[in-house]
Amino acid sequence: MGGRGQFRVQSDDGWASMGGYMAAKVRKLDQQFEEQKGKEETVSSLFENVAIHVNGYTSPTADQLKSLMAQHGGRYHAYYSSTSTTHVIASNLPRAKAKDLRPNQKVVKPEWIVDSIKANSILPIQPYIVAAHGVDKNQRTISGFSSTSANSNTEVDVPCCSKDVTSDRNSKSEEPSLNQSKSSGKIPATTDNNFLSDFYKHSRLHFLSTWKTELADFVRSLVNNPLELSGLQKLEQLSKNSKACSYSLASNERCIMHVDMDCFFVSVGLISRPHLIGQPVAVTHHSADTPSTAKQRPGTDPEFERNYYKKKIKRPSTDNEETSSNDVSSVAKSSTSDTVPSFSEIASCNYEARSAGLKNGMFYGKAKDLCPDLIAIPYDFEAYREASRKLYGILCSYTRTLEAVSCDEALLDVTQLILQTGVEPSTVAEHIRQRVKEETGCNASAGIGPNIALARMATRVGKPNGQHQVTESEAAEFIKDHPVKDLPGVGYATASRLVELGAATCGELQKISVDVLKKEFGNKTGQKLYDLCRGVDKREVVQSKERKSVSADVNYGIRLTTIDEVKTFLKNLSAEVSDRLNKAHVTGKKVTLKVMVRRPDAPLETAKFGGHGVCHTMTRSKNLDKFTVDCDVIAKEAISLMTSLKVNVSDLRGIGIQMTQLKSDFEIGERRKSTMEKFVKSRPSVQPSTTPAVDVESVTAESTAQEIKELDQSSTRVEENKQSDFSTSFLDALPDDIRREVEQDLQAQKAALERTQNQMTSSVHSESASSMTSQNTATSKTNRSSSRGRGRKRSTAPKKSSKVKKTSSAGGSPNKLITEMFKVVGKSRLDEKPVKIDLTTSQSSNDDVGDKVQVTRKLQPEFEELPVDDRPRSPSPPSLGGATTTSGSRDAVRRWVAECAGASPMQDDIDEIVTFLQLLVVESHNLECVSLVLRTLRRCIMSSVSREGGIITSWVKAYDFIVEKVQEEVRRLYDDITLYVVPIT
DNA sequence: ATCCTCCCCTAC
DNA sequence: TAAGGTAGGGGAGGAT
Ligand SMILES: Nc1ccn([C@H]2C[C@H](O)[C@@H](COP(=O)(O)OP(=O)(O)OP(=O)(O)O)O2)c(=O)n1
Ligand SMILES: [Mg+2]
Ligand SMILES: [Mg+2]
Repeated sequence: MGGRGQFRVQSDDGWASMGGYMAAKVRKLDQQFEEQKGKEETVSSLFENVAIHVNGYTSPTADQLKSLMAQHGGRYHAYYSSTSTTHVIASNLPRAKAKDLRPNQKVVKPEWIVDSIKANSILPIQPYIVAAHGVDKNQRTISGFSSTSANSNTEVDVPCCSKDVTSDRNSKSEEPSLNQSKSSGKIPATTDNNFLSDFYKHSRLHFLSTWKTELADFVRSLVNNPLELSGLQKLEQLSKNSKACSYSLASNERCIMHVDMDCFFVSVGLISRPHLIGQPVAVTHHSADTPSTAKQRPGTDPEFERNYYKKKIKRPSTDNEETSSNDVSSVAKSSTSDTVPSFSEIASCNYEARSAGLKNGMFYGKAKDLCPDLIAIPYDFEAYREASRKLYGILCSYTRTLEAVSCDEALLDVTQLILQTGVEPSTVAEHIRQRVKEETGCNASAGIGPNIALARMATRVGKPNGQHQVTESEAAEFIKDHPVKDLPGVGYATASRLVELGAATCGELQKISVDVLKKEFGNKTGQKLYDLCRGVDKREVVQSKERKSVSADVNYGIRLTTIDEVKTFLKNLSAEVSDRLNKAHVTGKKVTLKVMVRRPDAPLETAKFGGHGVCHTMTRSKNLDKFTVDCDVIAKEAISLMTSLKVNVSDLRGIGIQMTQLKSDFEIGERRKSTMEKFVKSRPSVQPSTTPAVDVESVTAESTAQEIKELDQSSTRVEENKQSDFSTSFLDALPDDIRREVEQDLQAQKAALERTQNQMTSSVHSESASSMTSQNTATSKTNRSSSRGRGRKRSTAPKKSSKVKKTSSAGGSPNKLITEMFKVVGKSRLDEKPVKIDLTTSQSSNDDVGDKVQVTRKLQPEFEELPVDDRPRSPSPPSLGGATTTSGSRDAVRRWVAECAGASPMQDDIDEIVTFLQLLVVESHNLECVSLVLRTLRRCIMSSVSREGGIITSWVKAYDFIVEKVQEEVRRLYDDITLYVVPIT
């Protein structure tokens, strides 16, 4: 709990959650489309000889016109055909679309269709001819659509940055050399040898994650451990001595207990600071003796990042406004014109602090504003780990059916324990809490329920330092008034969608049928929601299964300037992953690289010191020939993947490497060398009665070599991982003056890019797969288990696998090979002139072009001139294949490629896509959608177009053509900025 | 139907 | 200053 804000962090742009919200709206629209289609019946043959193609915004919308054509015997061309389309329907005719039409193409306003139907005859087109550049501002959208989108965008309010602040921030003139200020470095050099360990040493989320993994391993190792359960034994004694112990459960009733430490980090921290008990305290990296505000760093734009928080909280939610922990909408009282509140996060705050509105994950600056008396204390990770170890030692002495939820939290299935002892569940909880208090000095709270969900919700009621039980019979009443967000597994996006459906509380959610929920959320999720809101949860308490992935990410402090630095960083990160694979005793076969890239419209300097700021992410992965733990192999792939992404180095803000398709190093059935040693081995014994009955030493494992068979073929794929959904065009959502500044910033960025010429480039990159012909063999295991050092130090250490080594250095040293990959950097851009695409761009998931446009327009001054009773109308958005949404247009692209994959693409179709995308750029300013459509197109081409003959070549050409055409418009509109686009191989 | 890939979402 | 990691559940949609 309290976890509301913490993952605002990851999406400080607010898009991730916007995604679900937007998606909900899109679904609604799609539904309306469907209904409309269902009603289509031919009522006349009025347009027998007419074939229309709708371009741009129209009223009625393209889909509605499509229906009308169907009803009146006409044809509707999703794609413009210069030979068979008789009429192009459009409300205006910007240069962008006019130039792609055949000469003398009739372009008429949509009213021509409507009026002709009214008159039941085809009217002359003259009065409806659209003049080039004529823009009809009096468009009206049709019923359902405008209301839907109009309602929805009221949540997206204008972020009213104060002009003076923003302009100061963005003013480049004040900061003569942005690049220098960046690399010279207040931010520690990303390439320092100790960067990774320094970062992880301080990252609470890293610890949280690794501890959970270790604890899950530990718990798993207990399953077959037939040692005594001291806690259980004590309860049995209790039950013998007391006749009152006859608690029973219904035949199939379970008894689940959830135990969670109170404000864990703070509680542990206060053990050594008893004088602070009773005062509001928070754990943060922000030094306690420095002010909660810092001097504004030049080049940053706190408002820019804060605006995302604003958007987030504008969306409907069952939460109070307060729950957005990092809503910084109210200007910090303590900040003055040249200071900004600290962006350091609070990992945990105690209940005294929470009464002032503080939440875990909140920024310290904001917290200090809410609670001026707040006392900051530093992290003490060793102490947390120690407390965690004690907690789990206690828990596992009661039952082996426990599930590690986190370092301060676990689920216990105490059904058997209750049945055996007859002890009241609440008594068990009291015992456990008491022992936790004794051993750790910290308070734990507990929840008891007939299932996991109710137990967890009960815990929240019990907190702090308490417990609560919800019985089967109380469940319905207990859950009724809870906001849906309180249901475990229902987060921000899901809650928003539910609220859209009218279900803010569980009681309201109960009124929605399973069928509707399943349709809306999918089968499993729909059923889960249906059950959860009734207090039903069938999940069992289980120890986690085999790990499916091992990864290392750093999305903080990444400020690189040269390709060598990137290369070095990737090697270091690969070594980290290699280490983790070794520790997990697995080998991996698929490498995935994830990068966060500064969005072109985000300031070069992030508001949060070292933060990733407003970014989009890209991932690209490659299936290796064989399983590996070799850091050189991983690094080589990572570099190769990075190269293929052509990322502008200075815009990198986050990098991650993930290994999947794991295979255990151990033979089946062999006991793993669990990390329990770390948790239990050194656990100090207390009294016999309170000592967890786990014999650590008995749970050891021998490494066993495993043959690795090479079966899979190497393959590369691209993941378009939308880290965030964003429903409004960034630029458009801003007031004009601020947008101009942003555009200036774009220019500056472009200029910087030209200066540095530091893109990764793929021009020299050659697939490494061919060199990977040998296999890991049994020898690899031995090497692996002995190679405790970093893999990258291999030059001085035994090779993990001589065969791997041999292959990776086949053409010289690995380093040399890597170096060669980057040899041409710097000039490649000029060489590859036709494609000026440097990067993929936007992420967004703006899944509803029309709505976005509408939101956009709402924020534009000119629309303030509309009549008062007229809400801003949504002009018909650009459409592709009749689709007006991002997902719809991507679908259209998919269909197109799928249909035509057997042959070369037709120019008409290509033009259609070009027109659509250009309109998105020129009219909607929806670069996110453009980017997504291009990504889809690229991926479809790569995956489904036949590789035989020249067909693939023509598709690649088509892609490049489309990209170039789009870039033309982007450059025109954004002063020579080039849209980042994933290059086609 | 079921599996696979590429995502989104959630939790601490 | 600040340390925004990481793994799993599952849905959409295509392949089999
Ligand atoms: N955004 C967050 C949330 C949690 N944590 C860490 C610090 C917490 O102390 C610990 C446990 O998380 P909980 O959700 O259990 O929160 P607390 O234990 O702090 O408070 P409580 O459980 O009493 O609500 O995880 C964190 O670093 N960042
Ligand atoms: Mg807790
Ligand atoms: Mg917890």
